[in-house]
Amino acid sequence: MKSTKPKYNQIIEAAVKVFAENGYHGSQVSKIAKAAGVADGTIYLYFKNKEDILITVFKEKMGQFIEEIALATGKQVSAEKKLFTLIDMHIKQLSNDHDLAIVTQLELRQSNVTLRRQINQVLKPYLTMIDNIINVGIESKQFRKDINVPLMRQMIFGTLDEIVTNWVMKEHKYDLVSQVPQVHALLIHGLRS
Amino acid sequence: MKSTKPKYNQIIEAAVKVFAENGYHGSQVSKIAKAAGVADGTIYLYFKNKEDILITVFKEKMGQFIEEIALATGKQVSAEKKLFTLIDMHIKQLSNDHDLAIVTQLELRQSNVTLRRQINQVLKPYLTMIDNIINVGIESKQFRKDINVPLMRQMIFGTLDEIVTNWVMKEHKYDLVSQVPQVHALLIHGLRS
Amino acid sequence: MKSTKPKYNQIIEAAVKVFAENGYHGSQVSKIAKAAGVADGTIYLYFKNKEDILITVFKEKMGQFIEEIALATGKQVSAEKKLFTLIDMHIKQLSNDHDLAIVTQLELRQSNVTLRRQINQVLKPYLTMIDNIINVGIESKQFRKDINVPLMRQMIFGTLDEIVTNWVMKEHKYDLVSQVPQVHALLIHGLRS
Amino acid sequence: MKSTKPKYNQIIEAAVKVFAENGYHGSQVSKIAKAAGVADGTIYLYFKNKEDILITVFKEKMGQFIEEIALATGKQVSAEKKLFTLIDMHIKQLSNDHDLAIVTQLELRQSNVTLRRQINQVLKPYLTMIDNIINVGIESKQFRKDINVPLMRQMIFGTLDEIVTNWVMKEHKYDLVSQVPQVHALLIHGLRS
DNA sequence: AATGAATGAGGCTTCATTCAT
DNA sequence: CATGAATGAAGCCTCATTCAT
Repeated sequence: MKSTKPKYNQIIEAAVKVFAENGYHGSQVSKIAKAAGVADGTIYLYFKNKEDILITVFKEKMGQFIEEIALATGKQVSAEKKLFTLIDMHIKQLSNDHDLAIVTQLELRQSNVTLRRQINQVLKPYLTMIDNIINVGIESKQFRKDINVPLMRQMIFGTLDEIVTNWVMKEHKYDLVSQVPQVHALLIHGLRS
Repeated sequence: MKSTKPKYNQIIEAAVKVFAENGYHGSQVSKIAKAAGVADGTIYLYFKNKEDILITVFKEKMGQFIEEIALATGKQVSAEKKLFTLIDMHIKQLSNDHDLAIVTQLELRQSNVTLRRQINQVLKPYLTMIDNIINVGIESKQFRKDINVPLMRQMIFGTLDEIVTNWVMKEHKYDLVSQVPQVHALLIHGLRS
Repeated sequence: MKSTKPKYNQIIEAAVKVFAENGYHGSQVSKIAKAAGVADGTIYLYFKNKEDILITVFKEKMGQFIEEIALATGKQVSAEKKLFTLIDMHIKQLSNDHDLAIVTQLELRQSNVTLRRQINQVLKPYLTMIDNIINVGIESKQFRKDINVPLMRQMIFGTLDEIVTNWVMKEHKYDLVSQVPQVHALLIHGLRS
Repeated sequence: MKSTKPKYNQIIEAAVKVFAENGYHGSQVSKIAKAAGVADGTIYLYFKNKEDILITVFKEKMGQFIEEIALATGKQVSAEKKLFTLIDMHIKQLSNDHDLAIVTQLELRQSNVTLRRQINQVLKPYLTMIDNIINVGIESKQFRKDINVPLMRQMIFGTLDEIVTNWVMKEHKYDLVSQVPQVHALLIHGLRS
């Protein structure tokens, strides 16, 4: 059996690279086609339009991203450790794939509201995962019982997102992974001395 | 009151509105000109190009935004109260100006990296302000002394940013201001029960 | 019954239908292939190109159309009756096959001059048949002897063509066949009271 | 006062020429622009899209065409003379403007049904004019009283249309105007000797 | 004979920017 | 200062046709 849908995968991989290097609006379809080694028209055998490429790239890549984190956090029992694992994996995965990080943190936002809504759909399982961890923590009394879960989730996700975006904007010049324990500590203990 | 450069201000105000309603890429220069009641060409007497409109809008509006927060936090002595005031003002100001919130949280991101760097320049004083509050807290021993300041700042800003973005994406359907105390509590105490 | 070249006939029949429903420019080769239940490439085993499908469809269908009329008029002796039969058959055949009527009256004209010349070739025997009827009428003194035959033929054909086109444009909303005697009368007697 | 809308008229004139030479589908917008001596984009300051050029050309030119005929037939009193004038003017005007004739008889038909409906709207006043002439003839008893007016109109228009189309297809190789009296005679007296 | 995935040329249209008035 | 008509580069997408299997 041949590797399934070879052109499809070629296009996906090329798109991540091209989007990362040029941004969404700077990534002409012809440029993606060239990078994928296919004809322009071939793109449209697999994707409805240019926007569809971006959203599909995101779905495929983000699906794996979330899957990995779900798997790893599932192995932990305590909410604190689950949270640590989530932070760790979130940062490690994006640290290891600069192109993907650029796409998720920068290029993906260069899109209209409609597209952003679709992106939010893809992110939903991830956000639900965070909610679940918080709830586990509350039930096990590791976390305060009066926590507003959506707010807390926004804090966790917003913090991770901002940290990775900063790192991408600084062109990956420093090491992110070593900051994981501190991020975890801040989220757990807060600022108060 | 400045009546100087009336057209300039007309354009700025029109641009905020048009960007908020149509997004950056949906805001043709001619649309902004029409909304401002000037000719297309007039725009170019005041702005270098379309990008320049966006960055200028952001500078003007964000300048005021930051100024207000600086003023208010300056009146507080304790770091905790300064932080509370910052959160409060950040959320209140964007709550009160939906158009501005849409521009800062959504449309501004629909831009290339170069533009985003300029935006970061504008944001810098704000981020420094947050850093200063954290440092005051550390010095006064209200905050833990082993805190990584940039990280903490990313957490605070990232949290606020995510919270406001969520609210904008949900089309301002719920009240943000009432959540200020909880946000403050989370940042101060963290998750730990 | 021919079972030879079954695919060929499938394609012809599918093409009439697809052309009638979508027009020439709205009938992609792939759409015809799908309607015919064959692969896109198969079309090119039987037809040189897309234009060739149209002209072939027309030749096949128009051939039958003309053949039927030739047969029926041949059975009549007097020029007037021949003419009546021709009008009758022309209108009846197109009345009975809406798809064909749409193709001949509308879609076929959506083509370039080269194609139209080929169409004229196919029509030639029909026009000659009209000429012959007129000549018979002149010789038998049923028709005026000073008639300009080509002109008269253009009048007869133009009248029929316009009548059918009008009926197609009105989406076949009224009955054509009942008008046959009046059309015949007009052509025979003219306007003069 | 400058000649009004000079570019608009340049485009209209260029379009007639280009359509006549290349057909609708062979007339790229860029080709029309070049022929008009304007930039491609300028076309879109005056026309919604390519189809709009065709329909506008037709409206402008056909409007004049009909106006001229209306004026001339209005000067005649008897129905027969009105009809003669209509035939005469119809054929003379198209005889004198080969490009226009090509556009009306050939290129205009290379369009979809929607467009053709618009064309019919433009033609409507002309068809009404023919109806009126027939009715005048019936009332004055010059024409038979049992005539089906729409049918007669289709005969008149269909005949003229076919005659002009044939002449265009034969590349204007013979003289049309001299046939006017014969056409008129045929329509008035019919075939019967 | 049949397939259908792949090709790639080609065209309509948009819109930021300019410049003569 | 202000205008707004004009520009023209640039890009997404379609679809007739091919060819390896």
